[in-house]
Amino acid sequence: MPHDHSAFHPHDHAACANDALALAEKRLGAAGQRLTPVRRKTLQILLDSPRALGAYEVLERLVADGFANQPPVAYRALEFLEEQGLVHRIRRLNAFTACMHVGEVHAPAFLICRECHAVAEAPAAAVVQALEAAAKVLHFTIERSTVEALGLCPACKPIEAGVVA
Amino acid sequence: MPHDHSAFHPHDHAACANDALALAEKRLGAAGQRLTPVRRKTLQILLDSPRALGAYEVLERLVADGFANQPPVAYRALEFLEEQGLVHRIRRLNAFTACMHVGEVHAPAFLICRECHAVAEAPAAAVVQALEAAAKVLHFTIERSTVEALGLCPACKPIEAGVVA
DNA sequence: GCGTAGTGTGTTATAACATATCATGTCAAC
DNA sequence: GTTGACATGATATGTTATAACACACTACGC
Repeated sequence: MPHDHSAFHPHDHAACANDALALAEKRLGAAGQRLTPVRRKTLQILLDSPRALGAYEVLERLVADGFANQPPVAYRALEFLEEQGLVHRIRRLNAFTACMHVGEVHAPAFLICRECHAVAEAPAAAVVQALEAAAKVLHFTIERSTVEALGLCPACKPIEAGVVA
Repeated sequence: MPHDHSAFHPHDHAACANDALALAEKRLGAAGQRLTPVRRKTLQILLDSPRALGAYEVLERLVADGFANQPPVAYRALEFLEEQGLVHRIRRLNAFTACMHVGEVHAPAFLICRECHAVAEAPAAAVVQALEAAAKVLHFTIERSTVEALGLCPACKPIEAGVVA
């Protein structure tokens, strides 16, 4: 199981990226899906990044690794990984980030720091539950939900407060 | 006060668009802001639309009214109206919709029908509260939040179920 | 009146994000 | 070894968003 790593707590990134890749491979195999080179590299790129990356940023890095310099290459891989629950899309940023809780119950909320652009995945079961209650009143059936918050992460709060700035 | 109109309940649209415009004007005046012709027309366009509109759709309609056919014209008006709390941006759709609860406590969740594209604004105080609790655990300070759900509205459920289709 | 500061709009250009479509390759099942 | 499914390469284009600068209007002090 992935440890307790929100993006706001430093940890051994390299090690957990490795873990995550191995886990991804295992899960995809079980689901009869393939972690092809582009997909693998795409996931690795996102795992290696502390912040969410735009599709074109991902593409740049794929190109550096010898893949074709065409938007569909990145978008296809990202879409696939998102479908498999290995990657999340952050709509507020038009960007993508690797999932930090693969396999766990999945109703994440994203906390986006407006200063350092770090993105953390917060457990949000309660949030989704509240949302479903609100939807029920209007007889609306939720299929997918997006919960994102913009603000300040613990690391950037002191800076903002003038300790540094 | 605006009545109880979710987008999922029919109501006298023309009348409430008028109310909303008047209210907007009043509130902007009080805040020392101006509802210029472009802004006014932009708000009207959104109020007149049953569904969220993309910036370029808004622009089209502005052009039909004699305004310049340049993206910034629409984006500036939309941005202004959003800042003033008169318009909401739906990130999932890259689109905008007029606020149906001007002046009320504001922590809306949006329910987006994937069939008819109607967008309803649901009261979401509980949702935001849950989200804030989750953020607190990670020592993250929320400044703005986005809560959107995709699914089926009451009107489209029967269709989906095969009653019509 | 005149300058000037602030705000809003017009205009040009381009950046950034995303997808449709068709061709080509690759691999496994039969 | 051919077929079919899936993956990728390649070209083109569509869609959304913003930067940057110029011009106009208004309010206000002098």
